Amino acid sequence: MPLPETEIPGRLQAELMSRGLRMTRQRRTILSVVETAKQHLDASQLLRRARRLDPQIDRVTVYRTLGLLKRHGLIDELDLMHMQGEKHFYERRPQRDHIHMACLRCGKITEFESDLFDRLKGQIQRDCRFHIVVTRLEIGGYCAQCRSTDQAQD
Amino acid sequence: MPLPETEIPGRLQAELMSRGLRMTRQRRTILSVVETAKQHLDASQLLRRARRLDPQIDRVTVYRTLGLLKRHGLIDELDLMHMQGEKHFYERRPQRDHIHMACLRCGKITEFESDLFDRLKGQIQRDCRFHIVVTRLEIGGYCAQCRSTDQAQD
DNA sequence: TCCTTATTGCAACTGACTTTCAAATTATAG
DNA sequence: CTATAATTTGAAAGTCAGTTGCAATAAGGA
Repeated sequence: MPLPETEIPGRLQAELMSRGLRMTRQRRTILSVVETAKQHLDASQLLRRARRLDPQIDRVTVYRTLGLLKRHGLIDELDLMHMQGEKHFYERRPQRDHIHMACLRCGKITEFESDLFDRLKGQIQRDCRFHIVVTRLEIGGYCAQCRSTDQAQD
Repeated sequence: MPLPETEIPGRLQAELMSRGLRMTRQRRTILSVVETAKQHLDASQLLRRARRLDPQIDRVTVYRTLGLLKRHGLIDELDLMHMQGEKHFYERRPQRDHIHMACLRCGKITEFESDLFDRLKGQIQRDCRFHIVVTRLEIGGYCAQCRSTDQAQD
């Protein structure tokens, strides 16, 4: 009879376990934060949320877990045009790549999928004989809302 | 009768002067390094080269000049997939945007222009009503050469 | 040339991330 | 249910890239 689990194992956890990695209490906590995040979080935000679930977690463990997920291609690292310092943001790798648009005025991040983007990647793989592992398309500019409420923009 | 100039004023210098910025010896030196660079240079490489022309230049001045050029849209800042730490690389803004491909094995950076990329940007401006100021498309993967000489790749 | 303002250089600082290493924990073998 | 071997963790110190404060200096117009 199965014991009640403190955490419902998510896809990230299942992925890591299937690759033979040890599942510690800290890892489970950090993975659950990454899984349930509704926006792009940076390392310190992830740490704060993980600590709400397990106050003992250290930030090195967060960095190490993020590195692990990155190496296994399970999360993507974003710069979001470095609008708030040099920190990085993370999101679970989606099935289909998308573009991140960052509004230089209000800071809003918009995601956009496009067939043209998929075709562009195909062209690169073919024409350059380049095997794509990870892509990052970030665009800085002014969103529709800021364009209509502000005159002074580039 | 014009005095002999130590530096032939380049396009970056002309641009900054036309915008009413003061042209100092240090700026002229840094601009000339940026203008004549044949590869993507980071701040410390730029400093080293600038110091060969003027040993007194401080690294803060390099950072401030890069910030100035960035704000004026005269150079683009690249991450090149953060393959060598978190530093940034710089290049003069080209007339036509291009893609940077970074080989995760040999580190080679390849540039690629594409009509599909131009069309993708047009689509974003139209469909998202987003006014594009700067784009950064970086791709990590394996170049043609590394694909044929190495079996162990992602 | 003088004068105002922008720019520089130094030193100290910051923030994000990494390394080191002993102690704790995990998965596995018995 | 141990014992064991290997992985993972946390705490502290360190690194690296870039920034800030401020007094001294230099640019460019009057």
